[in-house]
Amino acid sequence: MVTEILSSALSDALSAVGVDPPAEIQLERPANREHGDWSSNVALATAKMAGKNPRELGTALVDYLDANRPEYVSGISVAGPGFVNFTLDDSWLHQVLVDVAEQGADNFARLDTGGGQAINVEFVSANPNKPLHAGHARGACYGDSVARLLDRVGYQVTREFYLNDRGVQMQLFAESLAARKRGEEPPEGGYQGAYIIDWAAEMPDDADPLEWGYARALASHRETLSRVGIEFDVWFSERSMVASGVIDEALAELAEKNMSFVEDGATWLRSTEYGDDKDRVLVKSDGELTYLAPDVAYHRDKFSRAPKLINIWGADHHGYMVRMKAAMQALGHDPDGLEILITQLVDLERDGEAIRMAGRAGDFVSFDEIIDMVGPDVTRLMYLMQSVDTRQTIDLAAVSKKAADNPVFYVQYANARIHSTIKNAEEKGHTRKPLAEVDLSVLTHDRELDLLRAISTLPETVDHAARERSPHTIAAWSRELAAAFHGFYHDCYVVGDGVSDELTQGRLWLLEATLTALAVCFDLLGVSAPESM
RNA sequence: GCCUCCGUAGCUCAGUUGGAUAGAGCAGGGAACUUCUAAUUCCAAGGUCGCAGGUUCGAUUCCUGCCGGAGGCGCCA
Repeated sequence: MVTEILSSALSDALSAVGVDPPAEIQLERPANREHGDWSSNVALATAKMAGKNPRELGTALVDYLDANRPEYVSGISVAGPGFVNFTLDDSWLHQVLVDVAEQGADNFARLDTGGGQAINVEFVSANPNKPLHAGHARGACYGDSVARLLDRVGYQVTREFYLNDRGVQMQLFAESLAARKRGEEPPEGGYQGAYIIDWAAEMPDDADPLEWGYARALASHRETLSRVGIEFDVWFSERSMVASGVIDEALAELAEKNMSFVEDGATWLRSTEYGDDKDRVLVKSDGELTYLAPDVAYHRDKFSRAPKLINIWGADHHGYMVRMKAAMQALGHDPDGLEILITQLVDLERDGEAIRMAGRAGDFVSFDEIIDMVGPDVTRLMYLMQSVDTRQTIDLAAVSKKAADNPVFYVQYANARIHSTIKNAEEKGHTRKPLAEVDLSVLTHDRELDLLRAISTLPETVDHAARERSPHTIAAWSRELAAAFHGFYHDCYVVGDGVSDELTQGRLWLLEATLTALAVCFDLLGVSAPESM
């Protein structure tokens, strides 16, 4: 990697001018291309400690590096307050193409920052008594892409869905189903949604409404998620913890560690010990568990299976972060081992008009309806285009239009164009030769170099996206790559008048590398790579 | 009152451990198809990065305080 060559050269240069090199030398890509291909701020960062003027230190480094040119470097200069700027020969980009071609989609931009550590990503975890709705969709698409990113950077990822399959809400669900089956209205506080009527009609007469309904809801969840390419490794049942006794174990452990106490007939978690503003009830005075007790037992169980847990919660649950972390600390776990990621709400609109998500009970837009409307790829991409830290507004009418103002098609269109170009080349007798027989130095057009430059940034982009848990970075990057490709496509014919065989070969390999980079993005985002549109 | 997130171009949003002249898409203005998909490309225009301090060689980025918006604060789940 060229960055390794440059940082090692800078390190040598620092030593040569009598400055201790820092442990890590920062290299960045200047925003302005006139500042070169790579830039380092080491002179600014170390000058103070070394008691030198940053600009003079930078100049000394440049003098040394000029006399000891690192590979690929064609120019070195000091700029501004003391930046050291490197200009590279185009051959470094040709080498990028070779690397990408050799690594392929499986290995290009695959990192090992995770080092094989097990990580558990729990998301969606919707109650198994209603179909998934639009509000679950953001967390579902986000969680799955975060899992894909973590997998790509070397973690051993488990995708997990927690099932709240016991308690009052399941009882009410069963009673609502049974009532609809008899042609009656659901009971007070029951489920009013139209789906209850549909499901009741499907339910056999002799079925146990709770068990049948539970299975029905679970099947619905699996099917919906599967439509957008989301599969879970573990479906963890809350009920199973009652049967196995782990809830009692967790409660006993808290009591033993004096992290719980009994007052007013209820059992309380001492969450204030770890920053909560009040203690929280685990067992109510009537002996029933609150939601918290099974949740604590559940996270305790997850920690026994993986050292690192990620939970993806909707914004309406952020208030529970503190108490859950408190409970894990009370049990002796590292609070940083549990990472809770919050997704902000999504507003749906149609032609600028708001679609109410929480009107009367059961009145909602289902996840399935969205997939029906815009298809699985657009569904995933529209949720992943934007940071989950911001409240998102999605206009279903605008997003379902297959028109120029829909950014979702832009990237897939690049993929389709590449395939059609390759097909056209083959029809005209140009098949790609082995890379070793192709002279990549013919790739000198600005569009070609820009495209390669874009491709070269994918590994660092994946690294950043994985660290920040931000798949939207990948979505944004894929758009930039597509833009670089469309520019190339516009100005550079792969086959045609005035294009030599050598140039056709080089460009065919450039297309291949672009496809590889796109494939990595599509995989991380969980969308398909269409060969024609 | 406390907690979380947000405030960047007319609109929707990016902005990588703090870095040089803050970027894209859309909308609006002007161009480009005898050859691989015009779902494209190119040019111009568009900014008090909510406000005020602080830290720093350097702040959209970090810290504090305000202002504005959204959501959450149960012996409900």
